[in-house]
Amino acid sequence: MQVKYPALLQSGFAIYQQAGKHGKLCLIIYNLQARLPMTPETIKVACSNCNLRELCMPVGLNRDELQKLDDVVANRRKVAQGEPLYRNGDPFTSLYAIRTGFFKTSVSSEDGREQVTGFQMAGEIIGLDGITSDRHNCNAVALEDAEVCVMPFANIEHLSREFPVLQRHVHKIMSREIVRDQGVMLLLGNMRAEERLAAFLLNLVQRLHARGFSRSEMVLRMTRDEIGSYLGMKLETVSRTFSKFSEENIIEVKQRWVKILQPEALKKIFNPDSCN
Amino acid sequence: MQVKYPALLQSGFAIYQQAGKHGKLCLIIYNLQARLPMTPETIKVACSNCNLRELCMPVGLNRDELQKLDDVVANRRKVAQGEPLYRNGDPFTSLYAIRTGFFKTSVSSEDGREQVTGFQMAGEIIGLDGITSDRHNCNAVALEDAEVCVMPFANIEHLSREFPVLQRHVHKIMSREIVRDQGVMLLLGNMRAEERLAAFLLNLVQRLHARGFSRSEMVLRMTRDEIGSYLGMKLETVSRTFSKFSEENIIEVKQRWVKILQPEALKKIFNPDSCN
DNA sequence: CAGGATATTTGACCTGCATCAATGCACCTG
DNA sequence: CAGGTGCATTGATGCAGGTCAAATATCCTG
Repeated sequence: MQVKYPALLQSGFAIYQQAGKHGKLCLIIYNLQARLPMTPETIKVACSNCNLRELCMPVGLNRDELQKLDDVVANRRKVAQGEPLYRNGDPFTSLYAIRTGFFKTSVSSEDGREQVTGFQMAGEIIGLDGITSDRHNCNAVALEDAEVCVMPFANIEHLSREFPVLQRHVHKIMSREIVRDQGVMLLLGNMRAEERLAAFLLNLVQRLHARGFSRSEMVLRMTRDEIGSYLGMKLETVSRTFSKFSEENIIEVKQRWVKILQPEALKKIFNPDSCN
Repeated sequence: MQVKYPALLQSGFAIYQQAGKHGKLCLIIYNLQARLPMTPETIKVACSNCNLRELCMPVGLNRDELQKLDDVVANRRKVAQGEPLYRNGDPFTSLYAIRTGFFKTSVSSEDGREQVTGFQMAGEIIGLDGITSDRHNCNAVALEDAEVCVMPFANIEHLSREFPVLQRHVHKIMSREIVRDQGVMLLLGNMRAEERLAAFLLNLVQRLHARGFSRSEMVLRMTRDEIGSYLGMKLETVSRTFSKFSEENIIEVKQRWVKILQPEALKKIFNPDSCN
């Protein structure tokens, strides 16, 4: 068996050349991470060969477990920019793991005021809000063209009865969301505009960095209005606060593009005690 | 078999007189709800004969399931007023079902600002914040003498692998907390002081009413400061807003005692469209 | 590439709530 | 029951951020 395209190895895949039936040569794509050859099925939709796996799935699974885990994902779904993945009131059937793209989730009061409850990126799980009432309790809208893995919740519950490690993982994801939401409550209830925006920028760039992007530069996927809605302030205040940070040489801003020049200064604004 | 104390029936229990061993007469306490006679064990700590069961446990279980469910509760724990049930950073081992009393949960920023994230009463489950990191991520403090059922999370996970209905229930409870938190985010991000307080009072009295208390009167268990921390406003503003509602004859207030005179007016403040 | 729609920035002004301060009320304890 | 302590109320004043408005910048589409 001969390895073709050695340069591909660092991506986690290898392509072997092998004699197939009838003496023909054929290529086998081999997933190094999962230690599995890839069949048409695993190529179609498979966690076992997904490079985001560490972000949305439990770690430390063996081959068999990994292969079974592929069953939680029913299929993939593309969502165009501006389109909802689900809306408040939609029947709940599945959780979604974001493969590519960027989402916002929001709730709104009866009289139409919108509160953005979060921004989600690749590897994050959305849809947890729907479990209580079998209907979604918020809206999830793609801020750029996106693709998600559809994970029917019935599958998740079924498999997590079989795999304690998956069960624990699901619980952790939900608990993490609760803790995150309570952090936002702290932000909204106690912090001033500058502190909120500093926290927001630090959080965003940290999550992007964990996905292999720069730790200082980013292109925001959301409008000033959406940032403001998330942080409980008006879009003008968001813009002014950006400008203020910029004047102080803490960041550089040009519309949606933001570069953090002094991360320490941002941390100090967010938490004055952190630098002692 | 002869029913003694018929007046007791409406409480959900019956006491029968029966001939026991050696010809002696003995009394059997019978739980009508669970359709189980009560053994010394079930009297000690048992969900099957707990009148809060509908609040914290799944409904529609049969006898056997109910009896097994009793195993999730390891023991009970009393918490005196002002004492923490757990603190931020404590190792996470268990969820707690509140039997009696009243709690607040809070997170705080490094520089000491506190955000109350919720108030919890009988039948509600606390501790979910600890699952992500195996350490608690907030503080839970009793606002009055309280008693909780300690449910080791290992027991819960073990049993919910066996009982899909329990598994689903746990998921729903966590999802409900996520949805609740997002509602608070809406409150904090978009509402004005009067709207926040109106929403707070309506929510509180509704939950108390679901537990058999008045739908219009209540005694607040928390200080103005704690209400303010929860609602993202200063205690003076809380007090002023109470006074304003009182002047408008929407409520009657005397310190911690509150009577809602015009629930419709409160609903209208909270949501101006709700009365059309 | 014109022209319109949408997003962002900036300025001027205003208001809801915070802040500071004093007083009042309820409850506890010696 | 006097005096202390913690909590609640109320008043006076200030300011962070909201509101309104106008100018730019960017993007989309025919």
